[in-house]
Amino acid sequence: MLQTNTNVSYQAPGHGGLCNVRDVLDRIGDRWSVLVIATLGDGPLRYSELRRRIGTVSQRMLTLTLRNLERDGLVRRTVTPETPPRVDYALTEVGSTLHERLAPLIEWAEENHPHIAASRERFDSALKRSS
Amino acid sequence: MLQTNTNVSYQAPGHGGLCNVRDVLDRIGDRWSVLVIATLGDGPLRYSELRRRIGTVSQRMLTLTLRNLERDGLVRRTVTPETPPRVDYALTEVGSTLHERLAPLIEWAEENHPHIAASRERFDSALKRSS
DNA sequence: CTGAATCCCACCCGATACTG
DNA sequence: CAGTATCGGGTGGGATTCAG
Repeated sequence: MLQTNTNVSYQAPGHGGLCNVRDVLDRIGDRWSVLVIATLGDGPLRYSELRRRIGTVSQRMLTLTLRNLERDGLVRRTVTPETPPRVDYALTEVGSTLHERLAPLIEWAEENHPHIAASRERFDSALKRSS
Repeated sequence: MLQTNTNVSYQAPGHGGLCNVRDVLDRIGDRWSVLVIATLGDGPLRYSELRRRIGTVSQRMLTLTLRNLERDGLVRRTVTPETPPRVDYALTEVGSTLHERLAPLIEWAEENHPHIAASRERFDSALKRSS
């Protein structure tokens, strides 16, 4: 087992590691944060372009997600006073380190999606037979 | 930029990569899946021990989370007919590859929690001043 | 010990309309 | 273009109860 020492602090009863992990995971565990960070991984983007790339996100949720990421110091918001207004978003240094950890996960998701879909089908049809 | 090629398929309009990524992230993006996978990373555990380690999870949610992970082929459920009954949970091979991608993320969460908490405080008190 | 079933509410998030 | 404000449905998930 290679991973034995990755989560030493989990057993700490009631305090420490696990709660903090939950704090952070709750933030990026919502519907859009991971996709925003992944999309900004290619470089800064303005609001409209970011929205276009993600495609299915609503105006409200994109704004909300960006605010929270900015609040946590993961994304930097830069306003350029023009008409029409221009706002660019970029990962901070800390945000970039998160993106580095996220990239393998996203890659994994793409690679293993077929396997997971197949497994779901097997499971569901096995359930059907036993009902 | 090192990560330029990690999300090549994102721009694919309406089909392909991004949707699949969302499929998978929706599964592990819930409140408990990541913590369950991380906890099982140390090795197989029976239901009660798993629950004790996570600590704050309700019976219902732990069972539900495990069912979904089993459905997706990430966790294997082994029943040993005894009295009282004994059920062990372990990562599958695929589940282990996910855990490998997850471990750096969790480590990141632990390391950066202080920074994030501080950033939140700064942001909130800056808001207060401007209100 | 492991788990299924039911109740129920907070909140997430989408749709829509309005503003500088 | 880049937001903010408001409303409302859907649902995630906790508490509780029952069962094998």
